[in-house]
Amino acid sequence: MDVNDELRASGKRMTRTRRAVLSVLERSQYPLSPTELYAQLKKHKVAIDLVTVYRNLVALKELGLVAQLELHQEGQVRYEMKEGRQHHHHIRCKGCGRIVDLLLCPLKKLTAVIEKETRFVVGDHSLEFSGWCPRCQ
Amino acid sequence: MDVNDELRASGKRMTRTRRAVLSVLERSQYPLSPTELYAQLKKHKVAIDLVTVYRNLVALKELGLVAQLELHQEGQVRYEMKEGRQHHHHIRCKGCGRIVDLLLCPLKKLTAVIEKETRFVVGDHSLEFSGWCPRCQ
DNA sequence: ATGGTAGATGCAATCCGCTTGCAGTAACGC
DNA sequence: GCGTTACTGCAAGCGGATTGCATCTACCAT
Repeated sequence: MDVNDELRASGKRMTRTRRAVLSVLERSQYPLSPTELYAQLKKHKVAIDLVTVYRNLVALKELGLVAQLELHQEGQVRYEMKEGRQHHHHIRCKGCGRIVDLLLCPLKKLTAVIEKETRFVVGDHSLEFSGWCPRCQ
Repeated sequence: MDVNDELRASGKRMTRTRRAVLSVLERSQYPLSPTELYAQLKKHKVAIDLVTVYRNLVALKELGLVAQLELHQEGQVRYEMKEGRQHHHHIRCKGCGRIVDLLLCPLKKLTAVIEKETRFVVGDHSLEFSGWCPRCQ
């Protein structure tokens, strides 16, 4: 089942703008904010409204095709492709804002401990580091 | 060195409103957003402007007396007293929004691994769980 | 291939958390 | 008490995100 089918299966459509949004996200090396995504689209001469970017991101998130993340102290959300990517976290440079993937997650075993301690049913977690990248040290 | 002295030591003053803000934060069982804090103050008949709440929180954060946190999907920040409290994280109920402390942190050893992998100098981290509390399950 | 319909889009307006400018107020060291 | 200067309140502003609505278009049924 490709992206097109996944869209249709939930009553959504593959549109010109949606294809463009997906394409930019797929090419990006790091998670993009809606505004950054919008700027990329403009650069590629895609005629699109910022509102449409927002609405497409919501739709793609609902579909589970993209992940939304909120990095500490940024005051904006970011999106990245989720398809075929393993669970991971991020580190963000306090100097230049650069965001790098961390292909590790130490939290799998912790869930049971937390569920026992709090009686919550644990769903998601969000983990993010910040620091200084090589260039900004 | 009490709070009053700490304020003075950095050229700040202990004012009527600042005392009230601290008092509400100290009494709270969970981290408060500026708006919630403002509502609490109103309830206690404290005459204060929301802007002053914001500014006091910034000042107290600069002083290291309170900690600012940004929980996933909330779109607002929260503050809690930092004085005398150990490093901890939070879990938030997706149903009712209740926030509970987690007195654990599995990340101390991870820092070295990340620094080696990314060549970043790791500073802070932010870790937060979400799930369903006993009442909302 | 084409027509109908419901999802998608663009534009403008709006919301909401938060910040800033400024004139008046009050904390606190002297 | 007095004076300095941090603090406060009010109004305005900012930026990210959302909503209302008329129009457009993807795409299924025919």
